[in-house]
Amino acid sequence: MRGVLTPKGQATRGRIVEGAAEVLRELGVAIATLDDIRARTGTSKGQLFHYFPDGKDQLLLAVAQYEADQVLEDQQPHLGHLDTWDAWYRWRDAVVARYEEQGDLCQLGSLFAQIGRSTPGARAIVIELMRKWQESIAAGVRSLRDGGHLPASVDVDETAAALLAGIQGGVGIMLATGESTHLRAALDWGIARLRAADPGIG
Amino acid sequence: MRGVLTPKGQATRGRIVEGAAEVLRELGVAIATLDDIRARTGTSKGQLFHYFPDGKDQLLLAVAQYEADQVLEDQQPHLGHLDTWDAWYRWRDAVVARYEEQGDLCQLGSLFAQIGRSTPGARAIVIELMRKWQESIAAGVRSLRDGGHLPASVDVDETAAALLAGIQGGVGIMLATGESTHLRAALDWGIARLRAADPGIG
DNA sequence: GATTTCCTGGACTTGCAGGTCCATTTTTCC
DNA sequence: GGAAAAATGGACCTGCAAGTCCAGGAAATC
Repeated sequence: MRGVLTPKGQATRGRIVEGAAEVLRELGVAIATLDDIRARTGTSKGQLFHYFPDGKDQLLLAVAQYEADQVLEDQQPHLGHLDTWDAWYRWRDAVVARYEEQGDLCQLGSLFAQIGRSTPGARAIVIELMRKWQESIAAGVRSLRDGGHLPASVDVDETAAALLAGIQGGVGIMLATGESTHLRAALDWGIARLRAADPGIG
Repeated sequence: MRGVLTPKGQATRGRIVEGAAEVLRELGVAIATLDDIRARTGTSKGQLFHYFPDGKDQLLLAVAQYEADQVLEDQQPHLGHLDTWDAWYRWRDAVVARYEEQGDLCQLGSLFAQIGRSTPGARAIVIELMRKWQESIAAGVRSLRDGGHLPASVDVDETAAALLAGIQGGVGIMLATGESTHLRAALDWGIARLRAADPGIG
């Protein structure tokens, strides 16, 4: 871990992170132990601490980063091309599908709750995720506006922030209740209200 | 605990719940121990298990219920009288103020993450909170509609669900980032977009 | 092919948080 | 005022999960 990783080392490290992500999703951060992760990934205590010398927190952080990247990836290519209303609906469907499939398994939320506000690393990961996510949505709003589908007066950043908050809340409520009603409502209502400002529509 | 609590017992039990809520807010559920709670509330291990025989989970559940009640209380009287646009803005201010004051201390979210989906009790508390909250918002939308401030075509439940999701997400993002931008955006944008449908306005 | 670095396995230690127990004190209620 | 029930204090136990350590097996590098 001090020098560079050999290909074999990289593979093992990757296996640990991915396996840990699975275990954490299934058991929850509060319950999952290093031994669960060790068992799932077919590794040993020695390896765990070889690749993550700072222990569990460091591993959780790596998993958090992995999951954060996944969140955005799973929304592509839709999130990157929000330039027509149809594209927005396709994106909406992708988001809903992704989280419905995931079920009530919270990765980032509870992961963050565990690593906590104490560590600056965890916070940085979430902030960065939110920033990228919102920027993509904002880009979508901007292209609608520039394409004449929205008036020039629309506040791009506020709109993107509000939509992102709706998604986050919808997911959160879904994790708690098991129902995706709110996630759907947030997206449908948000897009509908936005579209109501389209000068091209009556 | 088997029979009825004496006044003294009730007081102690209440002290434990409130003190536990404080400790959990300050330290986070993952870190706080029964001993922290014991120290803060000036009680003993014996008392903790006297009033909560099923141990930590039962105590956490009681705290969750306490916090859930608090959430709605702190929004009153505004949440109960959302019949004019001005009333909506006052409510918006109350919500933002409440959560800004609370800072990045998540009670319910991480509390729920700890007790987890395993226990049906925790889930029930959150579901009930969401139900009540949304019903209050829906009542507000309904009175706007009945007062002629919104067209009859407005979907009351979807609107309420979307607004609630926005708040939840805004709070969640605030807990992670420390910024209330998204909470404000969700409320401001939501109310503004709703108001844009007011036939009494241009 | 030798040496050095990396990788792997798993036995072991350790600290601590949840939980138990019971003796003592205080309240209740007749 | 005395017995029964409730409340309290704190010493003690126990299990477990994080973290340590080192010895032996693979890979790279020359």
